[in-house]
Amino acid sequence: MKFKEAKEQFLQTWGALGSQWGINKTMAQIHALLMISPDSLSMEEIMEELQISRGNASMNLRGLVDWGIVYKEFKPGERREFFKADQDIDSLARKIAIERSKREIKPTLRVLDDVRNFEEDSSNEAQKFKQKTEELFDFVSRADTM
Amino acid sequence: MKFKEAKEQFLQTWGALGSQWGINKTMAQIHALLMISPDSLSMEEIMEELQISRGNASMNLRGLVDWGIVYKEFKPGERREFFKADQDIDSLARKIAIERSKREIKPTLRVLDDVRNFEEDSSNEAQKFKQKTEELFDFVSRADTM
DNA sequence: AATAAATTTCAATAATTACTGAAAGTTTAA
DNA sequence: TTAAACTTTCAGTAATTATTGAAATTTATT
Repeated sequence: MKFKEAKEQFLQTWGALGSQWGINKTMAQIHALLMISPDSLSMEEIMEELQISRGNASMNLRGLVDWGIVYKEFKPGERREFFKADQDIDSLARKIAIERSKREIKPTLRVLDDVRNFEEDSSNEAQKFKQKTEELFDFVSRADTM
Repeated sequence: MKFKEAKEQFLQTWGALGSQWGINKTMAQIHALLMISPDSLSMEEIMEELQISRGNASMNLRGLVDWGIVYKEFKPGERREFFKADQDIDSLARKIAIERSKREIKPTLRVLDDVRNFEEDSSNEAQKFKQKTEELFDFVSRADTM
């Protein structure tokens, strides 16, 4: 396999994996592209490489910067912005975990905590509900702190 | 909060969480419903409770059975099938992890292993690509065995 | 302050994904 | 073997999510 081909397949696969994990394809691909690029890239270069529109590139780059896993870089004498990805994969994973926790797990925990304290009700169904939501709360808490 | 209300919100929230993790909303809701039900439920009951069509119920139940986290149950003297969810949350988590590994991580690893062995090429870009895909391969492998 | 370069926004549209409902298929029982 | 009870399938449709592209905005330069 030639380099260009390998790179193509890598970007493709990484994008698909992203979709399955709730990250949109383009965002995953941009991130992948930045990871394997020796130099930071301009928006123009990213658009060109992934064949996407300016608006798409702009929005997804913003998303990545919000996640804190891609940085803007300013080059002296250059007007436009360049982007580079966090290079350390472990730190990347840590950031993603923390951010997902903040955005998804924490709110879910709040709801679980909320619903498990519903007005007592002696029905079998309500008992079971209480038990399960409590188990889930504990499980999700544990998983979250990991 | 009343029980009915709490239950409603729980099903809603769990469904939303599912979407963010690549599981479709209905599938997550059916699973949640079965988890908190003291008795196994018929398709009819599930349709009624979640207000979904027969086809939708059928397909998503099949999905859950394929994932190995919901079982069909046959009751003596009953013609229709009943469904019940795996009750142990830790075992549930384990099964999901194993299944996702099989379906998503393993294929990705195969691709990563594939692309990192592209025909050597001395360019800076190719060198970096090789390095990163190797790091990723190692990282994903480690994450997978966890 | 006018122009140029780059970026962002967002309404319109495209692409993807999920859902419905009715027809076809299966199973059980009489 | 017929029929009733139930389940599955799948074409059509609806809902959601992603993408485009051009106008508006911002930022830098002369």
